[in-house]
Amino acid sequence: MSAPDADIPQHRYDARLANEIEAKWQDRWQTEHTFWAPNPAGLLSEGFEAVADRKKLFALDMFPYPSGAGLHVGHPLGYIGTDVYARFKRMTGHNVLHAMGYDAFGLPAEQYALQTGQHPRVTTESNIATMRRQLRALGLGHDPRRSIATTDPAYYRWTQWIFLQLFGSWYDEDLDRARPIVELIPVLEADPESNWAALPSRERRELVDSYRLAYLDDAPVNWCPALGTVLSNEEVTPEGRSDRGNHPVYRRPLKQWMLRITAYADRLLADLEPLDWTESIKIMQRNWIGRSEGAEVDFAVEGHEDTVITVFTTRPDTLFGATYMVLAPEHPLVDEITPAEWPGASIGEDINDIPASWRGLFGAEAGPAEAIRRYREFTAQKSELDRQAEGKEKTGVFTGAFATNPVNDAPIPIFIADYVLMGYGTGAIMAVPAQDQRDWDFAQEFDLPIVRTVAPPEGWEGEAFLGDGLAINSDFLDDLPVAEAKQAMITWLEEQEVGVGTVTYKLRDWLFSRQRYWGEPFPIVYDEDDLPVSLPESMLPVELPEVTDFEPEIVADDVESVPAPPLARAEQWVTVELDLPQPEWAGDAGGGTKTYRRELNTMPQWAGSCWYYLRYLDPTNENEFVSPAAERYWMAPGPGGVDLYVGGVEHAVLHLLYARFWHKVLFDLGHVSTPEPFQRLFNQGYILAPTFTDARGMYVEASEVVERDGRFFLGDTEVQREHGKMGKSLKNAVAPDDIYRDYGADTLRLYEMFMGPLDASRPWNTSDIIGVHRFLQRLWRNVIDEQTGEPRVTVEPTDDETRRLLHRTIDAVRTDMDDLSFNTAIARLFELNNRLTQVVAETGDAPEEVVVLLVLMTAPLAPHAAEELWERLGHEQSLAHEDFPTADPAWLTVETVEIAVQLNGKVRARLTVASGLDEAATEAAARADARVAELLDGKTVRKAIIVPGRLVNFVVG
RNA sequence: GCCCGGGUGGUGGAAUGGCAGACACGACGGACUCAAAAUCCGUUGCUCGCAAGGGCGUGCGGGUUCAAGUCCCGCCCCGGGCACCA
Repeated sequence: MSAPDADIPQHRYDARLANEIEAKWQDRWQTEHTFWAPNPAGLLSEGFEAVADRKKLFALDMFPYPSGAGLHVGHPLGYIGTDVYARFKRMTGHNVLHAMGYDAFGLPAEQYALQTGQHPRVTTESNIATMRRQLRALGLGHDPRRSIATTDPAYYRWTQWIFLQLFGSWYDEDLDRARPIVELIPVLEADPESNWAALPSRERRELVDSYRLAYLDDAPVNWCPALGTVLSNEEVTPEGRSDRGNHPVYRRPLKQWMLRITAYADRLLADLEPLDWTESIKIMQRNWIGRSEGAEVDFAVEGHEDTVITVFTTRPDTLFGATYMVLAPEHPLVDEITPAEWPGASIGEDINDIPASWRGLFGAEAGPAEAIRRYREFTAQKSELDRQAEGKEKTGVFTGAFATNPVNDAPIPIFIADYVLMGYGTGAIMAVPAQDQRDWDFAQEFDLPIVRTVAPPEGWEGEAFLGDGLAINSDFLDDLPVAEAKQAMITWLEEQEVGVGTVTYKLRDWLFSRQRYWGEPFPIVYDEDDLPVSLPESMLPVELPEVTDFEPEIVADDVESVPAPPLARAEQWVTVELDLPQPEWAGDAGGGTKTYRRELNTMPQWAGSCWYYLRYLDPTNENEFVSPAAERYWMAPGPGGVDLYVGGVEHAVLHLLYARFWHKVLFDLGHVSTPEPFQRLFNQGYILAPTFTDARGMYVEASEVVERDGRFFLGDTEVQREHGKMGKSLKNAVAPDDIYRDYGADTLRLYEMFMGPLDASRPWNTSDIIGVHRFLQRLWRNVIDEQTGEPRVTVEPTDDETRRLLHRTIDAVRTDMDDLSFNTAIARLFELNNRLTQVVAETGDAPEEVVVLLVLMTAPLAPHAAEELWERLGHEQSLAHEDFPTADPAWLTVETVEIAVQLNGKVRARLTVASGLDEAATEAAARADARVAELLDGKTVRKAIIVPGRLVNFVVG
C-alpha cells in the first residue's frame, strides 16, 4: 500500500482489483438470479424442473437484529460458514435454500425514537438497509426474494395468525397433542364435573379460556414505573434495577398473556434426543425444562381439619426423616394456618417454650402473625444480590402451626423461609435435614431434630447424605436401597390416599406480552365482560397504529402505579366497532355490532423469530403462512427440519425452546409436517479481540491504543490489555468495511474461515490476514499473467506427483467441507496452490487440469475471485452451479510410503517402502534396512508390532 | 457449589490410540534491488553437540498399552451455563 502505483502490475490481485471483481460479481449474481432457489410449486417455482431430481438443502442462519451500529467482523462468522457450506452443497447436487431476513422489532429502535422522536420504522428501515449493504458486500449467496422483516405487516400478519392458532387450541393430555378449541366442547360436555350444560355463557367462555394455549393470567412481571414498561429478566440488573437508567424495578402481578409451553415439557425433552445438536446445548435445554420425578405428599395441619398442605419431593423415601415443614413466605395457606398466639402462650404457659430463634427476627412479642408480616417485609426488600451474598445463611420464622407427618403421625412445626420458592413445585417442602443440605443448614440454625433415614457409608463425617444407601429408621422401608424405597413409599402414599407419584418441571409458562410500542399487536379485542375475543383471520393484519409521541406515560415511581402501554396513546385505535360472530357453544352471548376495546400490549421480540424459517420457504404467499407443498419440500424429507442451523450459543435456551414449541403446536394442528424444526444445530464461536482499560477500569477505544515495548498506551497514559468478545460495548470492534477496503471481501471470508474451527472462539488478529490474502494473490498469479491479465495455462498434462496431490486434495476438501472443517480445507488448498506455484516456476505455465479444479474448489470460500478466474479461463456461465471436483480413485493411491521404525516405542529410523505391503513384508523390509539392522544388532526382538503403511515397533529386551 | 467446553511452538491452529506441531502469521538467513517494498527460496518446539547423533516435550501427578495430545483416575487453571429447583 505504501509503494507507488506505477510499481504494481496492472493485473495483480490486490485490494483494488479484488474490489472491482467483487462489485462485478455481486451485480451479476443479482441480475442473473444465481441464488434463486426454486420451490416445487407456486410463485417461486420458476426453474424447478432443472433441479427437480436434486436433493434439497435448507441452510439457515440465526435471525439477526439490524442494529444501528452496523456490523463488525465478529457478526458474519456464522453467515460466512453457512454460505461456504451452501455453495459447496449447491455444487454437489443439491437445490439449496439460503436466505437472510431481519428480526426488526425490539427495544433499541423504540428507545432511539424516545430520544429523537424518529419513528422506529424509519430507524429500522435505515438499519436494515445498512446491514443489507454490508452483507451484500460479503458476497453471500442468498435468495434475495426471500428476505423478510418481522416489522413488515405482510409478515406479522402471519405472526398474528399463529397467535390465533395458539389462542384457538387446547392441549389434550390424553392424546398428548394440541387440538382446536371446538374439539374441547364435547369433552367438557361429557365431563360431569364441568357442569357445562348449566353454565351461563360468560362462565362457559371463562372455562374454555382457561384451557387455551394462549391465556391471560396475573403473572408477576418486572415493572419499572419510571420507564413505564415491563422489562425482561435480562434487562434487570442483579441489584434489581433497570439496566437502562438504573431505576427501581418491582415484581408485581399484572394481567398478561401467557403461552402454555409447559404442556409441551415432556415432548420438548424427549424429542431433543435424536437431534443432531451438541450435547451441551441439549443439556442446557434439559436443565431449563428441569424435569424432576417424585411425589406430592399431603400433610394435615393440626387443628385445621379441612386444610392440607401439599409438598413436592423427589425423595419420598425420606419421609420418616421429615422433621419440619417449610412454606414459601408468600404461600397462600400461611395466613390461614397461623394461630393468634404462639403455641403454649395461649394456655398460659411460657412463651419461651418456643425457642427464641423460631419466633423470627422481629415482632415476636406481638404474636406469630406479626412475626410473619415482618419476615415477609424483610425478604421482600432483600435484593437478589443480598440473597446470593448470604449464601447458605438460612432465615425463617415459625408459623406457630404444626402439621402431621402422615407416615408416623408425628407433629412437625411449620416454618416459612425464603429458601423455599413459591414458583417451584407446590411452594412448600417437607424438610429432611439428614438428606438435604439446605434443610440441614436450616435445622442447625433453628435447633430442629435430624433423623437419618438413609445409612451413610462407613466413616461418613459429612452433614446431609445425598447418596445411595439402605433405608434406616423408616419402618416398612428399612433395608431398601433408595430407588426401591422411593417406589415403595409412593405405592404406600397412593394406597393411603395421602400422596401421589408425580413429575414437576422448572419450566414456566411463557409470559408473552410487553407494554411496548414497537412489536406485533395482538389480534385480540375485549368485550363488555372484559373477556378476550379473537379477531377473524380476515381482519389480519392488525396494523400498528401510528403514534407521534413515544414517550411512555411517566407515572409515580412506586409499586402501585398502573402501567399504560404506549398503544393507549392511539386514541382513535383503542376502541373499535365490530360485528364479531360468537361461537355457538358460548350460547346466546353477544352477536351484532358492539364496541370492543383493543389489546394494548404487544408481542415480545421472540415472536417474530419463532417461525421466520418457515416464511423463507414461501415469503410472498398471501393466502397461507406457508404453502404445504413448499413446507413439505424444504422441511420434510430425511430426518426432517432445517438441514443446518448455525448461530450463537446465546440462543441455546430461549429462542430454540420457543421456536420448537411453536413448531410443535403447528405440527399438532397439521400446519407443518415435522415435529422438530431444526435437525442439525451448529454453534459458531465468537471472534475475540484485545480490549484495553484505563486506570478507572473503563474501556478505551482499542483502535487508538499503541504498543511500545510490550506495554500499551492511549496517548501518554498506559492502559491494561485484556481479551473479550468483539463488540461495541468493549470498544474493540473492527468494521468489515475497513477489511474490504484493504484486502477485499474474499480475503475477509477466507480469513474468518481459516482462523480456526467454526465452533471455536478465536482472537482476531489483523496481521494474520495477509496470509490468506497472499494465497489469493498467488493463486491469481498462477492462473493470470499480472502484466496482461490473460490466462497463462497449458493443456499439457502435469506430473504424476502433482496430479496425486490434486486428487488427494479433492478427496480431503470434500470431506472437510461436509464436516464444516473449513480451516483444514483451506490448508489443503494452500498446499496444492504452493505446489502449483512450484510447477509454474519450473515450467512457466500452469497446467489447466490442476487450475480448473483448484478454482472450483476455491469457489465456495472465495467466490468472487473464483468466478473471475473461471470466466477468464473461458467460461461464460457462473460456476455457482458447476459440479464440485471429484477425486479419481486411481490417483489416490501412492507407490511408496514412508514408515517409521520404532524401538520400544521410540522412532529410531524412517524408511520408504512400497505401499500395500502386508505385515510380514513390512517387517521384512524394515529388517532389511541397514540402519535398522544396525539398531537391532545384538538385541533380542521379543515382539514386533506392525501397522502396515505406518510403522514398525520392535520391542527389544 | 453443580453441569458443560477447553489448556499443544513466539502466535492462530493441525493430528481414525500409530512418525506431535499440517497450514498460516511472526522471526531469522538468502536471492532480486542503488535502496526499500513486493516477490521467490531456505531455516524455525526446547535443549546438548563442530558433527554424526542424543535428551526433553501437548496444564500438573499417577495409571492402562508394544505405543497416549488422544483412553482411565486424581488435581490445577481458563471460558461458558445454571444456581436455595426440594
